[in-house]
Amino acid sequence: MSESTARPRRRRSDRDPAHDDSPAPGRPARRQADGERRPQRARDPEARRRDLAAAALEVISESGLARTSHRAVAAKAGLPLGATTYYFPTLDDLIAAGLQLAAADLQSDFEVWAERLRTASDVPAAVAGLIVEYLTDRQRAQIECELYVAAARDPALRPLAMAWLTGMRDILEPHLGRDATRDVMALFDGVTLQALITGHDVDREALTATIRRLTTG
Amino acid sequence: MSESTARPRRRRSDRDPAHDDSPAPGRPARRQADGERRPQRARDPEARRRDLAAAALEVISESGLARTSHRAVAAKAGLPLGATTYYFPTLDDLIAAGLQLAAADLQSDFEVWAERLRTASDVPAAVAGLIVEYLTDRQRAQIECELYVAAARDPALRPLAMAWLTGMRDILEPHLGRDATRDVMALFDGVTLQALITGHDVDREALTATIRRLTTG
DNA sequence: TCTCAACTTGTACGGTCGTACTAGTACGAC
DNA sequence: GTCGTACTAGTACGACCGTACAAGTTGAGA
Repeated sequence: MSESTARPRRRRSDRDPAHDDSPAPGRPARRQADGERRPQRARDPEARRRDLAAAALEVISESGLARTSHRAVAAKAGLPLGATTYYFPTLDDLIAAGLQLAAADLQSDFEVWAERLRTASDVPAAVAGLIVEYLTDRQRAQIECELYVAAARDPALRPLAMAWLTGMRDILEPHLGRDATRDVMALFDGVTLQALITGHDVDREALTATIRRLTTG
Repeated sequence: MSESTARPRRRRSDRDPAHDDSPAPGRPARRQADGERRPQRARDPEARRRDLAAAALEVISESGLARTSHRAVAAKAGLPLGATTYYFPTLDDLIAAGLQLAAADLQSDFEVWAERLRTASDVPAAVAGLIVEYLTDRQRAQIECELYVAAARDPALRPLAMAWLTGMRDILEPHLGRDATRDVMALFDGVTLQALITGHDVDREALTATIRRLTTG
């Protein structure tokens, strides 16, 4: 991820071999005036990594990609600022971790969807149902859209956005065929976008009818 | 516009009656060390307002809403920073001005589109043609999408986004009817989004066929 | 028990930001 | 002319940012 969305951003210095253990000379970091240092938590690198990624995702969904910062994520996770840069050398890494988490969520959704379609007697109605359900979680839909738009500007985000798209395609194509899948996916994205802007719910029956039109060549 | 996209933002102080002419006490602004003050341009408030809005739009389309700042706009317009805040009290105002300009552009496009559809023998083909043409200017499409997503988060941007949508609807509805218009618009937005992500061009024939399916109930 | 690297925490630097403000200038009203 | 003010230009403040780093702590291995 070279520059995820839109933020002044400096690159980590070049020498950086992973985490640069060498003490290296520099100005001294003064101790707190006389305040107490918070007692140190038990070590648990895996959990911290997970917590930070989860907090990043929360911040992204609440405030948007562009407002996501180390400090916001650290605060959300209840961890010190330094923890974010220790585990995720750059902000882009942190954001990517959050988005990966979202992608994983979606992936598990996809499995449910695939199963639902396999057993559906009326495929267009089933697809419409999935879309309507998907749209009940606006914040998730918002993240997806934001990722899309950001990906259009930042090539580094494109693989992630494409994963979204191809995952969807792989589910629909066996049931709808290539062309209808393309059309239904575009419809899906458009409906999502409009639902986000207008705040209206989608009409399940109308959507079913539309999808049926697209799928019966 | 309360918080257009995603940026830490303070509000202009409350007293502010438009532009606050009272000199008001405060620290002195020191003169330049000994550098020369740039010769002052001729007065032309209208032109400056226009230039700033145009520069804002340029910055938005090049860098995205989130990276748009007073300084970037001022630099793009070749004007001092102070000019931006003189004419647009807050950054949100400046961004809004840029987007209004884009909206005006779109409006004039809409008129052309309406005319094209009035004289079209094959409406679905004509609509597909308009969409394909619209997508040749990726940067414009990008702005539209960015506005959409930002509007989903920021209510203040919603009217502008809605203007986009209703303008489109007013053009299509006389030819397609209410339901097909809804569907074609969703398809339009979805196709736009996907074109931006994938970078692929849309297939005009396929799009025509799809729209035809949506419009022949 | 001691060692030491991995980990935790707090702070610092240099930057950009929005916005407030001072100071200088052009130009219409008189 | 001269005056007043709308406009132009430049700078300052305080905030937040990404990132670098030092110092404290833990716990596994010798």
